[in-house]
Amino acid sequence: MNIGEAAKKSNLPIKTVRFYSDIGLINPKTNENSNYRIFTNQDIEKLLFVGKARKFNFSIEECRELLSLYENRTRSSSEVKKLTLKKIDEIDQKMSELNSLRKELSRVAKSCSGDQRPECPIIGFLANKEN
Amino acid sequence: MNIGEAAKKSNLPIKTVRFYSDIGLINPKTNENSNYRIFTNQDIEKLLFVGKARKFNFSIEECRELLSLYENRTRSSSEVKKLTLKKIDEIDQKMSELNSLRKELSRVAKSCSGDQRPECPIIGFLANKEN
DNA sequence: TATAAGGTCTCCACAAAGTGGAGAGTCAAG
DNA sequence: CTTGACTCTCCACTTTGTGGAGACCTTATA
Repeated sequence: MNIGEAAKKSNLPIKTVRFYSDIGLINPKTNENSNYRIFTNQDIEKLLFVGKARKFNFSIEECRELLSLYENRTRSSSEVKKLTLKKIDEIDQKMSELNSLRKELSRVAKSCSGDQRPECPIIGFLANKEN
Repeated sequence: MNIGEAAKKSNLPIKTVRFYSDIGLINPKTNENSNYRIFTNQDIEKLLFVGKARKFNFSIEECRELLSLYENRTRSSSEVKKLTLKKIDEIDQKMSELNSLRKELSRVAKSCSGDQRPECPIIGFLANKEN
């Protein structure tokens, strides 16, 4: 099938499918006459796989890795699990960063009256070299 | 002072200081002879301000806005508060996304034995079109 | 058969927020 | 006068696509 249909079936924008093909995440054949990419059902499966992995915060390079694990019928499940646990770790890290950020921001926001006067503790906080 | 000293005093890499100067976040004078940037203590204060705001997840454009509020002695504190609350909202959004991501990932990770066998529910999950 | 519409191609530019390097100019010390 | 440290500008690269231009292909209709 052509790229339009492939995009539809994989729920991805055409541009994205083309991009994934450019970077070799998938390797559709090429019609030598028209130079059109030709996608198989397997390609669609891979696109769906990548689309989902991307939604779950796996980077393109991780998708590439997962994809090769996906295709490798002899790989051990521990390899996949390792990647997943790493991802969970990253999420935890990010969340704790965001948490302390949020705490600090809401602390200064609370101390700011938010009225017409120019005094603003938030600005004071941001301007403070310490901490 | 020159850019090296400015970078040291503001705890920013030289390249970053130059970048901030390029995009007009700060506007150091220029020595007409040497073409070197000349930084004042005020510039350092702004750099520290921006450095901190960036750490707190404000984008460059938001920093630009905050900076103009910072310099404007007649602005109302409500403008600053508004930006800050918006930022808190964004953080909340991001956190809830990460939360559901984490839940799902740890669910599939838990169901994976992570041993030498090739069967892997994580791969199965990612390959599943539904959900 | 000619042409119009729609699909696809490649290539270029842009997004954010810098980072790294090349090659050239400047400054202070020995 | 030369060496070394500093700074300058300009370009490329990162990540994950998105948007557009101009050209080419395919299919349907007149």
